[in-house]
Amino acid sequence: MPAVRKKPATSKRSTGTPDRILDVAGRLMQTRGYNGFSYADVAAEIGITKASLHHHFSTKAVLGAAILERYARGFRAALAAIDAAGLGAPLRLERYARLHAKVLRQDRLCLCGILAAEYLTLPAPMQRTIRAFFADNERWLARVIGEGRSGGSLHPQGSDEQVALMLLGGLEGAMLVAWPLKDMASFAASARRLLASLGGPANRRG
Amino acid sequence: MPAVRKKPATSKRSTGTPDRILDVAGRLMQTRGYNGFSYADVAAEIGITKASLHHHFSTKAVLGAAILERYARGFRAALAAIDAAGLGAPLRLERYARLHAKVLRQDRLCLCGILAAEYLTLPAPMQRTIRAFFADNERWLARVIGEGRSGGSLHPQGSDEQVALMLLGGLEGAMLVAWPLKDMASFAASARRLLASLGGPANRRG
DNA sequence: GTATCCATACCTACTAGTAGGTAGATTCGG
DNA sequence: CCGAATCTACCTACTAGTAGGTATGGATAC
Repeated sequence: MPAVRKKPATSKRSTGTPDRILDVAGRLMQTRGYNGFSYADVAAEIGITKASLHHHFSTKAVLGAAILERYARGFRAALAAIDAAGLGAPLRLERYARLHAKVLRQDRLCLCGILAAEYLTLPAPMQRTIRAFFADNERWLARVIGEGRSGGSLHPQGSDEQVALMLLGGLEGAMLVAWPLKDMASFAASARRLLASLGGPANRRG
Repeated sequence: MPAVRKKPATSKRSTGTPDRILDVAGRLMQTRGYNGFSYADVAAEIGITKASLHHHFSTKAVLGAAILERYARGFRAALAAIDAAGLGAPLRLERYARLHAKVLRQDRLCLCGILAAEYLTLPAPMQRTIRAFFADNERWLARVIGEGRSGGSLHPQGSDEQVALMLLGGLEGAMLVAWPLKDMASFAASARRLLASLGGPANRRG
């Protein structure tokens, strides 16, 4: 049961612990996957014991779900922020691609991408969140593509949904292929090619 | 006398064991990842003990490397077969995409795709093989794209290497996104969109 | 004010189970 | 007989998770 955090001043070392756990374990999940880190890893890095970790997150499944939901929430917020900026469709898609680029630049993979690879081994709640993340992204992309198409700023082939799927998969895959070599340039090039294939105004060559 | 490998003359039940191990463990690696299966899993499914497994593949790293190398070898052979068919660039790329579709239709992920997600946790030899697999695919794709471009059957934007990278990442990512829902149709649609973006003869937009 | 009470956060020390891996005996085909 | 293939029986290290205790910092009762 979540207490109403009203501890502003004194003990700063204890109040921040759940967030520190989410940060550290989240980074490990984005670099090594759910099956690639242990409670012992997290505890050692933070400087508490495994038992204390269990005090804040009763099981690994609970911790994993918390990290994943926080990530998905942050991504949805980023999409809302893009929408709120009042840009045209091509620029919104470019910002979308930049969201992924930012993750890779931090030496991380998209959390939902790396977890999709481990999908069959994950607890059911995490599986559901991953599917919802992809579905949300597809919907958002399809909407932006549709707006660009009807507004004349994009001229893609295929349905909005098909193009959205290609874009989502294309960016996730570009991260995955760039990951072993930490090759930011290859990701950026792929992202640019994908966006250019939508027939936006800045990319009509010849 | 070829001391390298003895021939499967008669007793098929014992000589077949290493291959059965590679088949079973390979399927597990393509569905659950390297960290998602154990020697116990493989032994139980085959019906031998863990100790017998170690007799054939001394360590899990050795087994993993053997599976990965066999997979990469098979993929290279498939690329050679595509080349040997004497097709034009667009049809060769379509066959390439179908290689990936076939894997997904077997309810598996591209081995190198799933392992790329686990990259940081893998033994160094496997890491090297994964990088080589991607590099091989990029080279092959870039060559085919270059041939299509100079032959006039493809009109892609961007350099051959950039387009190759987009295609490779796009297909790997399309598999990854389709994986949780086992959604063959979404993979097929993404693959078609990706190929269409190369400006092949059947896809020239006005 | 101070004594009690309670919740939070942390600890030490443990459990059962599983991971990969090994030693040595046995089985069995050629 | 030889040797590959397999077994039983084990090991050590590590996994997630638990039991039970300690220190601290408010609240509240007297």
